[in-house]
Parts: sequence; C-alpha cells; structure tokens
Amino acid sequence: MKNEQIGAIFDQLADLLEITEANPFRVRAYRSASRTISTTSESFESMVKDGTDLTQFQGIGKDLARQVVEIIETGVHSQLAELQAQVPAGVVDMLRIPGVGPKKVAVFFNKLNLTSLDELKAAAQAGQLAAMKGFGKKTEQSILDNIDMAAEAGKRISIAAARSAAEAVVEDLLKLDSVTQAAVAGSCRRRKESCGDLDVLATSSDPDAAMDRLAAHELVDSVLMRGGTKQRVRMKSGLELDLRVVPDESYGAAMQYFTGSKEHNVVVRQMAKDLGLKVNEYGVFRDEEQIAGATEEDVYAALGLPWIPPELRENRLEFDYATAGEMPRLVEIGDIKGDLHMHTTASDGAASILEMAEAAKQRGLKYIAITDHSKRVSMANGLDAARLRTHWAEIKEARKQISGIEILCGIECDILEDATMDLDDEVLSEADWVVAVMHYGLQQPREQIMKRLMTAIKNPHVNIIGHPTGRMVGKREGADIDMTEMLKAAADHGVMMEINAHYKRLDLDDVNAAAARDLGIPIVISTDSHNVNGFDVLTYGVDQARRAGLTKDDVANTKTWAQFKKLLR
DNA sequence: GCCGTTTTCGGCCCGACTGTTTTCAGTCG
Repeated sequence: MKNEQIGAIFDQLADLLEITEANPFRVRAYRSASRTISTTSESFESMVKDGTDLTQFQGIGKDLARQVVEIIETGVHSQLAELQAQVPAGVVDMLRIPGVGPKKVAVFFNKLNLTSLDELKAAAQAGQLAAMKGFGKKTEQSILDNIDMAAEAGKRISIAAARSAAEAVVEDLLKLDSVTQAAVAGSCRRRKESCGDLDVLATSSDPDAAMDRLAAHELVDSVLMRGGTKQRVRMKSGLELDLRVVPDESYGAAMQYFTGSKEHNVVVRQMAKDLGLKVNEYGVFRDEEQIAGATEEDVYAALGLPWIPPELRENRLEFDYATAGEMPRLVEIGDIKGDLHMHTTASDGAASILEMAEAAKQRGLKYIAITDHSKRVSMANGLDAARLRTHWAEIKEARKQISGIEILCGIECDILEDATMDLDDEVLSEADWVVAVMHYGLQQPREQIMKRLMTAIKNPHVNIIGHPTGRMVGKREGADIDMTEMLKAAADHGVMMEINAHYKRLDLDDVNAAAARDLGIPIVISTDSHNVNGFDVLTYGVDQARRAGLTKDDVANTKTWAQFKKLLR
C-alpha cells in the first residue's frame, strides 16, 4: 500500500470526526499524521513489515502507529468503517461547499436528515435551511450559489498556470500609484508543484483602490468577499485569488504570514510565544510594541532565526537547519550548465539537432545530450539500433558546425513491461549518456515495477532513471515504487536520478529528491525539451530541487561536462 | 490524539470576514 493511500484514510477519518464533532485537536492530529505519512519518501508498508518504530515520526504516537499497522496488515481501518456506517458519503461531500464547514453539515445531517448534495440543494430551494436556528436567507442563498462549485472545489492547477495568473495580477496592481509593493505569496511563492488557490499581497495607503483594480482585472470573474484589508475573487479559470492589502511597515510580516505554509506558521507563532512575543500579519509584537514587520528578514531575526527560503517553509527540515545555523544555499537557475534530456525531429521533437544546440547555447548552457525515444515508443517515432546509430552520426556532424557547446550522443531508452531494455547492450554501450525510463505498464504491481527498475539500474550502460515514477501532476499517479529500495540500488550502482523539469511531471518530487540526495545520489535537473522553447521549464525543475533543499553541489548538471564525466559509473 | 531541560496533564497560532446576532459562532487561510 502506498503512503498516500494510508494518508487518505486518515484524512477521511478526520472529515468524519469533524462532522461527528470530535475534539478539534484530535482531528488535527489525524490531519497532521496524514500529511506526515504522505510526504515521507520511505514506504510505511515496508517499515511495518520490518518492525520499524513508527513513533519516531513527528505527530505519530502510540495510538496512530497502531492504526497504521492495522491498515497495512488488514487493508482496512475498523474505526473508519464504523464512522462510515454512521455518516453517508454524501454528507462528507457537503464539506466541499465553500462556506460550509463541519458545524453546518452536522445540522444538515442530524437535524434535517439530509444525506447528499442533491437533498441539500432541494432543502435549500424549499427554504428549509433558512428556518433553522443560526441560519438565515443569506446562508441559504450562498449554499445554492456555491453547491454546484462543490464538485470543482479542491481542483488544483499547475505551478506554471498559477504563476502566470498571479504574476499578471501583481503586475497590474503595481501600475497603481497608491500601491507601493505587490508580490505573489502562498503556495505559488513556495513553488509548490500545484496550487489550490492564489495569494497576492500589496502595500498601499488606499486598499480600496487596489481592490477595485483587482475586481476589474480581465482574468477576474467575480468578487466573493471584500473587507477592509482582504478581498477574495473568483478567476475566470474557476480558481480563487486572495488579495491582502497592508501598510508598508507590515509588509514583511504579511509576506511571512501569507506565504505560509500553515504548518510552518504554526511553528513560527509557537516559537514567538515561547519567547514572550506574538507574531501576526502586522508584525512581531512584545506586548503592544511592534519590534519587527517591515521585512521578512526582520520578522525571522526577531525570533532568532535566519531568513528561510519560501520553498522550504513546509515544517519539514527548515527549523532544524535554522537552529543549527545551517540554512542551505539552494541551487539557482544560473548554476545549471548542461541539459541532459531532450528530443529532436529524429523522434517526436520539433527542432533539429543544431537548432536545439543553438537554443541551448543562447541560454548559456555549455553541454546538452540529445536523447530521442527508443523504438517501443512507436507513437513518437522511436529509434531502433540502426536509426539510432545514423542519428548519432548526425550529432557528430553537427558538433563540427557549432562551437561553445558540447553535444552528447544520448538515448531515452524504455524499460519494457517484461523488465528488459528496449535496446540491446551493444548499442547502449556506444552512447555517451543513457536515460532509462518507463512509459508503459505503469499500472503493473509493485513487484514487476521494481523488477523493471532493477533491470535498468543493474544495466552497466544506464546512467540515470528519467521521470522515475511517471506521475503526472494532478492527473495520474505514478507507478507503485518502493522508493527506498530503488534509491538504495541506484546509490549502490552509481545510477543518477532525474528531476524532470516539465511542470506536468516534476518527478522526482521534492520529498523523493531529498531522499535521493541523502543517499548521495547525484540529481540531474532536465527539461525533456521537445522544441527550442522547451528549455523554459528549467525554472520549475530548479524550484522543485530547491523545495527538496538541494544545493548546487547536490545537482550534477551544475558541473562542467569534464567534472560531470567523473561522476559516471 | 500528540507532546514535554518548566509539565505524563493540560495545553495545542492568530486574525479577517460573513451572517445572524445584540456579542458571537462558523469558516477560512
């Protein structure tokens, strides 16, 4: 069983406990455990089988550890089954309606016996909701207005789409004279691979002007709420955007607060409390006196902490780094010297070898590997051994026609469903660089998936596993991999791991990339470009590496090719 | 349900906005 599935069980449990009005801190404990488990690289199933003590994980105590064991060993959770018998699934669905939380749902279910979104809608239309104590016409209307959005709620967009929309809004706000500063905050600033909403912060002496400006923006559909400092709008894309307007002296504190994550901020505020201080979005306060707030650096410094890069603010390791005085200098896009995964017209790319090399050179890259598809990917016109050798001969010709950039003869070779390589060892041995990948049969059981990965890792010609899990952000789960086992084998055999920079992949993800780094595996950030603009995605790959806490030294393609070569098996 | 160089019991971040209220509960981030 995957860690995500265990996490999902605890999340369901948390939803049900909320509706049944359990202790909110107990609910939080389940959500926190879910998050811990889902964002751990090591397989909990494997750990249970090995008898590993699970209480070593933050937020997992004796009882939750026992529940994890029950889930792994029996495949079910007895308490969850009991609660599900009491509360129909349709009732849980009601939580997804914006503005509806556990208390309101409890009233719908317990007092009105409503058990689905359809029944709730009918009751609202019949005016039954407004008649309840604590409810009124506006609440009823709001539910009618939002109930059709319930199915959409929770939808996330890629970091690429999120940045584009949020940055457009920021740029527009800055055109106002009254707006002194504006910036993207939230998960988008933390460069999370997908965003569930957008957050924008501005400082201004005239918050109303900023809010009016946002309301009139071409990307904005409607205003959902608006107060003195805070406005929420729905974008035409369906996504919600929060704008917060604060005075200049609070900009840093508001940025810190508004960037999150929620979990990071809970720790920050607790640390402040322990120091006899209070942190909110307006500043750091000792009693009534503001002692910091204009910049984020000041806010963290007031708590005795160094500034923490937004990408690390997930309450994972950043506070350990900070208190140890070892905040990593994260890798930057300017550090990248080579790109080792890209396609040309030989398979499914849109540009020639020289065109790709020229484009890479213009972006300051010093070396590239041309890695077209192998024959299994027939849809992409994948290459067999004969065509591949011809292609490599063309690459060698191209080298003579361009200077200042090295072009390597590579291949993206499929790891077939039967755990053999798509091309034989003889031709692979002639390559400068072999990326092994799985494109097909990602649904196979864990045993077969692992057999395939081991075939590739043990093959002496394979240099790296490309987009290792095959997941697509928000669309498709990756293959069922025992990440710990794969990474250990890769470390033993000198095989590198790719962070595929395409915003739809970003695989390895932050958590697994950190686990790979911890085993000393060199990470390579690759664009998987299919045309000359494909290099644009490099920034997303670098961001994912930064979220993993990777430094320049951890990323192999920050080295020159001469240095890089020494890392090859 | 978790957690502890103050504690094994009693805490568990902090504030904005809305709607239904005459002072606050619910929801959200």
